[in-house]
This record gives sequence, structure tokens and C-alpha cells, in this order.
Amino acid sequence: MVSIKDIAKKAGVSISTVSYALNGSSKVTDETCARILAIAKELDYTPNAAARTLKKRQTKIIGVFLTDFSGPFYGLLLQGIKEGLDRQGYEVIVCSGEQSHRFLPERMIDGAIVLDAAFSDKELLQHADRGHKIVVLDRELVHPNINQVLLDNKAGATLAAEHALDLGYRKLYVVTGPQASYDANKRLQAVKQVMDRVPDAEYTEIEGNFSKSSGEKAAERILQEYREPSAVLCLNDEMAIGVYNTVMQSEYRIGEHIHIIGFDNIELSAYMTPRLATIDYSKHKWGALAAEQLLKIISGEAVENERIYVTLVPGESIQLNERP
Amino acid sequence: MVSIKDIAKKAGVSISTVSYALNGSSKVTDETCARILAIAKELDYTPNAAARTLKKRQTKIIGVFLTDFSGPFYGLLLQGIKEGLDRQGYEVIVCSGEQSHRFLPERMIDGAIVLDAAFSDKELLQHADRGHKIVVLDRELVHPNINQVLLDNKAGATLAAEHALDLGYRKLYVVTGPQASYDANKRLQAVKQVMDRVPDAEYTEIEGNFSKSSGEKAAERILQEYREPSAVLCLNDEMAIGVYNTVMQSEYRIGEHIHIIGFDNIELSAYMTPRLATIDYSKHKWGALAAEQLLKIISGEAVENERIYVTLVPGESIQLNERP
DNA sequence: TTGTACGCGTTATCAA
DNA sequence: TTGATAACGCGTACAA
Repeated sequence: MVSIKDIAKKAGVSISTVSYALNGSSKVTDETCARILAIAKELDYTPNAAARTLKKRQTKIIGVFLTDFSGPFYGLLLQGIKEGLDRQGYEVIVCSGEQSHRFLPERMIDGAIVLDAAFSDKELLQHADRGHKIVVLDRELVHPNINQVLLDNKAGATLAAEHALDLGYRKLYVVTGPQASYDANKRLQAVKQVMDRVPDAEYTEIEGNFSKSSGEKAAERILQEYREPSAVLCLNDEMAIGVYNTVMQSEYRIGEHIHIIGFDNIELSAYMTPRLATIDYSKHKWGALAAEQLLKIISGEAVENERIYVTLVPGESIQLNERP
Repeated sequence: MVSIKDIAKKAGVSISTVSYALNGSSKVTDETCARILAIAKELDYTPNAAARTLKKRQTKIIGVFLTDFSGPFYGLLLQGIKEGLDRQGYEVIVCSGEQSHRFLPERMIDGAIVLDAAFSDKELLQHADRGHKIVVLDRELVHPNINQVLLDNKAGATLAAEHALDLGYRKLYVVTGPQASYDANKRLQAVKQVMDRVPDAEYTEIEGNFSKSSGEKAAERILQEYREPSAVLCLNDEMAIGVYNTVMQSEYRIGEHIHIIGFDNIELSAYMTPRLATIDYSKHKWGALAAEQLLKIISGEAVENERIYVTLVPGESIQLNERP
């Protein structure tokens, strides 16, 4: 590998001169600078990131930590993050799995954006204590080095539940999410709150884990118990799609016997016929805001926690209860 | 930050002893080793990746370069890559955009898996010339440091075209992909070859770019020209879905007037009603094989280029031509 | 076990 | 003002 030492030798100057020239410092004559750059190009020089990092103590890389690589809305979220960071010369890398957590303490990255329930609060706080900067998208953590950008789950779940009530349903099913999921818990809590306010409303919780197959399972039970048109609130769209699938294969029809509403408005949901009613929010904005907040805490600015607003997307998957 | 120097001081030993102890070398007494580890834990020591990399000249990180973060089959592909690399102690990072290309020459990563037409052949060959190890999934490049793991596009497109012919269609539309896409070109070429072999078959090319919207545009033209049931070969599923959308909103019906077959078998295609006929292949295996090949070339083993096999997934989106 | 050279770029200090 | 010397960051591995 060719290093600045090689360039210095060939140019007959010291390595520091080479370093200054490469970094466009004004400490070197334009002439010398040009000559050095020419030699660098000729020798096909590329800097060594490890050496630079060792001295500068920053990498200009931000790590995004996801539970897995296949989430249906990660694309837009990451796009938002990337756009937010690009402008400041930061690079994004996407990581998954516990092994990759080492990037933070080992200083391979200047900061982290976390959307992964498998990353424990305790570990995050430890990292933050050591001075690492983190933005979390899936929990509440109070620490000067941590900022939160959270979905307004409460508003979303409230919209969904009230939509079902408005349409005349009084017996609802709620297909829940994983125990460990912050979003799932917040959503469930909000649904409970709405239901508690309406005296004649009842709801049945069915355990789910945000996966399509857990939605399918939930649907089996719902179909077995079927007596009258009922509404199913799925705490995310993937489970809603699972419910969809199973109902589709039964004698019952969606939007007539079984009424469904989801959460997240993933791309797929727009393709369901009848269209899946769901809760929408801008994944792109979520990412962009996370990036912005992270850059701010890295640069030492004080920041407020942020919230992403949500809206109801109506769909034919849930329609007026004709015999309420 | 606490470094091995701090540990050495506290333990009253030299830094080299600390290094050996931390790396589990047999050159240190078990007792000393234990003491050092205890102190390391107490001081909350974490190694510095930059320093280690500088010396060892490897990072144990593999970079995957994608055009963007939102491809509909990236999830499974990345899962396959990750599983292939995990076992060998390698970490995966996912990168997108030209800026991130620097990771390779700057030695932030030990190797790259590339599925991004925006990464030019020239640049890849340059990196390979400098000794960097690369597996490409979307082009043919001959270089000792580069290996290919390619889809069998020819077989896939041939299957699709023959399926349409078998069902009695003699006038086909082909919605093409981006000029720069290797896969798109191979697929188109294979379709041409099949059509050329059948004397009474004709086909019309409609330019597409693998995006849903280009499929929608293609469909507009197809609908305008509609005279009799016709088959549309889309060189990927996203465009097929675009065609689907537009046809759905017209007076024509899919699988009756307009018959569609796609390529890739993305998750979404299973949800279309009628089901989209398409060409399937294992994205997971594709990734796993890419990982395996990369590890082999990194370790200096000779490797053969690999190919991923494909199968036809029938669907009601293309049915027997009843008046051939 | 330990001293120390090394990997490579950055930057403060000092000399011309 | 221009450029050279040298310390530094941190872990590794060889020689002693």
C-alpha cells in the first residue's frame, strides 16, 4: 500500500508537507501542493481510514441498528436518514445483530440510530455514559447523550380504535405485538384507554408478535368464534395482512364479516383489495428527523425529543356495521 | 478513553502483557491473565477498532453495496449474506451511494459484495487491482480478486417467454429494464432468442426502468392498443405490479384481457389477486453463496463463478389464450 | 514477561 | 511564510 511516506520520498519533502498538501492547508505553496497532488494521483494513493481515525477520533460514519434487514418500511426510513446525513458529510451504514453493537464502543462510528428492541436499554445507557451519541426510535431513555424520535403511537392507536367505534363496532379484537416492543405497548395502551371510556364497548386481546404468521393464527381464532360482523385492530400492518390472508381463504369476507384496520401503512397495504385501512406516518421524515437530531447532539447542541405525527388512512377493509 | 496503557499501569505490568492477556495468549500466566481481565472489566475497557485495524490490516467487516435501501428483495438477500458471514466472525454493513465507495480503498472493509449498477466496472476493477476482494451480483468481470454470483437470467426469461407461448400467445409485449442493468439486458436477450425461434411470434418492446411507475406507463400504451387478449412479459415484478395497477383501473381484466408475467417473485406478487405469475429464485441462497465466495477469495482460495437457478411460478395473471 | 518498533496520518512546535 | 521534526493515537508482535 502506498502511504504519504512514499509520496514524501518521491516528492522530496517531509510527510507533514504531504499531509498538509493533501488536506488543502494554506501552509504549503500552491506549486508544491500541486506537485504533491500529482504524485499522489500517479502513485494511486488512498488514505488509510484507520490511521486517520486513530488521530482524529472520528469516522464521519453513522450506524443504523435494525432488528433485521427486511422490515417493510426500512427503505424509506433509511432514505430519510441518509439524506439527513449526506449534507454534513456523514456516511450511513446499516447494521443488524448483536455482534455489530461493538461498532459503537470501538468507535467505528460517530453515533447510532437505534430501532431494535434487541438492543437493551441498559447497554444503550452504558454506551451513552461513555460518551457515545445515540438517537432511539423505539423507547424512552433520558440521558444527555440520547435523544428520542418517537412515533405518536397513542394518537395512531386512538384514531384506529375510534374509527372502529365510529363505524358502529362495540366488540373488537386487538391483535397485539411483541412484549418487548415499545410501539406495540404504547399502541395497546391507547386502545385500552379508548375502550375504557366507552361503557358498552368490549375488546378481546389476541397475542401477536408483529409477524404475518401471528396474524394468521389470530384470524383462525377469530373465524372460529364468528357470530356477527366484528372489527379487528391489528397493531401493525404485517399482522393485518396475515389476518387478511386467512379470512380470504375462508367463507367470510373482509369488509363485510371481518373488518380490519392495521398500523404503519406499509406499501403492501395499498395493494390489498379491499384496501387495508391503517395508520400512516412519514417514514422518510422519521429518518430525516432522527438524522438531524443525532447531528445536533454530536455537535453538542441541546435538543428536544421529537414526535412523528400520524393520520388515519381509511380503507374498504373496515366498513360501517350495518347491524350495530 | 481507557486504553491498554491504563490497564498496564494499574496492573503493574507492561502493555504487551496486557495485550497478550486480552487476546487469550498462552504467553501469560493464568493468574496474571485473570487479574488483567478483572482490571479491564473494572475500568470498562473497550479496544479501539482503529488501532487494531491499523496494525492487523483487516477489519473483519464486509460491505454490501446496494443501489438504494428499499429494494423489495434486499431483506432476504442480506439475511443470506449475514448468515454466510457470521460463522466466520465477519460483520456485515450495508452501504448505499457513491460516497460510501471509499470504504473499500480506505480499507474500512475486508471485502465487498456489489449489487449496484451505479458502481462502475472500471472502479471495481481498479479496486480489485489494488488487491481488494469483491463479489459482484450484477455483472461479469474477470479478475483474480473478483468473483461473480449471477442469476440465471437466461433460463428465467426463457421460461417466462415459453410459458406465454405455451399458453397460446403469439403477440407479446416485453417491458424492459434500465439500459445499465445487467440482469435486464440478459433477460431481454433471452426473450429475443426465444421469440426468434418461433416463426409466427412477434413481440413489442416497451421501455421500462424496473420501477412501478414505468410499468404503469407501459400499461397505458398497451391498453390503448388493445385489440385482443395479449401477454405482457415484465422483466421484473415491480413493473408487473405497475401494469397490474393500471389495468385494474381500466375496463380490462387481468388474466382475461391482459395477461402478465413478471420476474423476481417479490413478496408483494404473492398478494396480487389474481396471483402474479413470475420467475422465482432463492434470494437467501444468492446472498449466502455470495458470502461464501467472498470468504473464499479473501482466504486466497480459488473459486469458480456461481449461478443461481430459477423456476417458473405460475399464476392466474396469465391464462390460456382462448382464441389463439 | 517486557521493551520497543511498527502501522499511518495529523498537528503542534520549531527552524529556516 | 514555508516546511521539517517529532509526538501522538492504540494495539500488535517480535526480540530480548
